[in-house]
Amino acid sequence: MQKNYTPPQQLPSILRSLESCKSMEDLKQIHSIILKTKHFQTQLVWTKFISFCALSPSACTKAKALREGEGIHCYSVKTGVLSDVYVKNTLMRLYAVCGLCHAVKKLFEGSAQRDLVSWTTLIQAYANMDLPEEAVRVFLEMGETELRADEMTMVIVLSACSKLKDLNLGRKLHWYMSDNKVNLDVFVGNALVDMYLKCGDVDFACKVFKEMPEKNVVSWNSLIAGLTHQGKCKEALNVFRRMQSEGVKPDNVTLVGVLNSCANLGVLELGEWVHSYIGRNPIKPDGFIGNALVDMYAKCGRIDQAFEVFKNMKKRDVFSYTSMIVGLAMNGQGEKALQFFSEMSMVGVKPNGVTFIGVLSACSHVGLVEEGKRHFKEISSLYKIEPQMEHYGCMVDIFGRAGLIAEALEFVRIMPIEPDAFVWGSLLGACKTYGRVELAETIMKKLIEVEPDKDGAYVVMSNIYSSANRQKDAIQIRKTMKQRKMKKIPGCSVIELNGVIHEFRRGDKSHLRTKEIYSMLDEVMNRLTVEGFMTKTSDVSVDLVHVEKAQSLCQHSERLAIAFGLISTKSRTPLRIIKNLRVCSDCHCVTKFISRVYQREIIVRDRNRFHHFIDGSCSCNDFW
DNA sequence: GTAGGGTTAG
Repeated sequence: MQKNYTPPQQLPSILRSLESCKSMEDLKQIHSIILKTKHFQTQLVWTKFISFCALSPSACTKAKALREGEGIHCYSVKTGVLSDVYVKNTLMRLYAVCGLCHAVKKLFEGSAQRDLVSWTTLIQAYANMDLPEEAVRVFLEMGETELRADEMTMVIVLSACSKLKDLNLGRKLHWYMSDNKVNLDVFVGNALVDMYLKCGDVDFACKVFKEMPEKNVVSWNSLIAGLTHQGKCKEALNVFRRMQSEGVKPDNVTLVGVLNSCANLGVLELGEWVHSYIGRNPIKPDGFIGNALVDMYAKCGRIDQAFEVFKNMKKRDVFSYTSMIVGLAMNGQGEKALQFFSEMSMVGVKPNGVTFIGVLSACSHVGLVEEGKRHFKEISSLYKIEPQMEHYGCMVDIFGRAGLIAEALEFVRIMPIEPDAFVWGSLLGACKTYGRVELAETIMKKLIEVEPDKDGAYVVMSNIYSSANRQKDAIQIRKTMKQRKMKKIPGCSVIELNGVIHEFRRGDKSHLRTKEIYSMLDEVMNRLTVEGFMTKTSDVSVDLVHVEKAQSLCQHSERLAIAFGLISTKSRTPLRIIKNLRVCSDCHCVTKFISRVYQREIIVRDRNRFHHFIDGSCSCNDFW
């Protein structure tokens, strides 16, 4: 190595050439100049040169960089330049960027001198190739040497740990950091917040976030996206509001996180605000943002707006199409969903597993049995995707809803994976729709086996007994639930008014306008009687009105939300309700009634799909 | 003066 050989005034010229290098030709030329000019052949120049090959996607593709790198590699071996740790680490980096873990490992293992950067580069190579276990293994191996990780190493190891979702490991890494005096700089802090969230420790993530001495937009993004991912969408939106009030400017990543939370919660107003914010700021509604907008509108029941964004996007990928397909399916527009699916194949966008969940649920909602069967077959035969539990569940649903109970049972019998609660639940639902009480009893037992501590099976079974006029059995089931202290998933409905999210639980009395809400409900039920609505509904038990009055203290959450919507908005304003469970048939009836008598469009998103109630009927055609 | 860093979708 000829470190101090170069006359200092000549050295910057080649470095300047490197910086202004714009094409592969330039790079090759520079390479040959270096090879011809002995005094250029220094550690610094080689390091810069290789680094340039590795890191400049404008100048060359990975494959070209790789070829160049291999040339340098041979040359370095011949001349002995490779014995220099800087050159070697940079070459390792080049291979890492090209995804060649094996080459990185080989260089690393053949190296007599390994510093922290060598270890970190190897760890990074594994982490980037989606081999987080290997990355962590190498990190632990480094612990057996005298080297200790610094901030940069920790960031990479923490992000590998996030991928593994291993909270125990994450905690150990955190301890390692305090033992080895790794600073909580903004990168490390962000990686820690992300790690705790992905590993499911929301409280600790918030604690780290709070204690970070320096924050940037990525810190906020990590928290918002992480909370959204953990299903803490309301919290995520609160963090966004705090971010706004602290004057931190959101970027694309922030807005994608916010839109996802809006989609999950079904809060259209804030979603629309984000859309207008994008319009007012230099953010293109494309890629991640475009897809998140499509998804938000679709999940908020505005499929028209979803399509508007979709068609204006420059590039539509599998995410854009899948959002539309899933959205259309949820909104009961199964045929259109299938049209999007065929368009997608025509323009050459390859579907994935989630796309097929959308396709099959579209078939299920519309009752297209043969289409569903054909698409299910194609998942593996044509698209080489292994069907997952959700796909089997959809098929059972398709058969069950169409009343093909025998087919559904046979499908479950021969499916290659053990059926889960969703599959048994679908079957149980079918038994309810088609009055198969005895079969329901068998299936309920299966459902309880796979989901012993949830109430779903009991609730449906008790409803099945009720509809079959077996009140005694229904009451018995309710008793059993009480005895076994079943975990009940509380029904919860949300309505957004002027940007404020109002949440109602069953029988909720915590709202500021509770009195008005309940008197509105009374009025609704009285009008129901007067209009004789009950006589028009065959699927609801005869003394619905009587029972409702008796149970006036424990109203279902969506009725509270609707009543609140009626008293808080101008006449004819559509009401949008999001419910965490499925709508029960009683509430479905009552909502149809309200939509007619009060002339309100009511859009309810339940756990599975949308119900658009207009003038006494529902878009699901009472089939859900 | 040289090499290694965090967040985003269905």
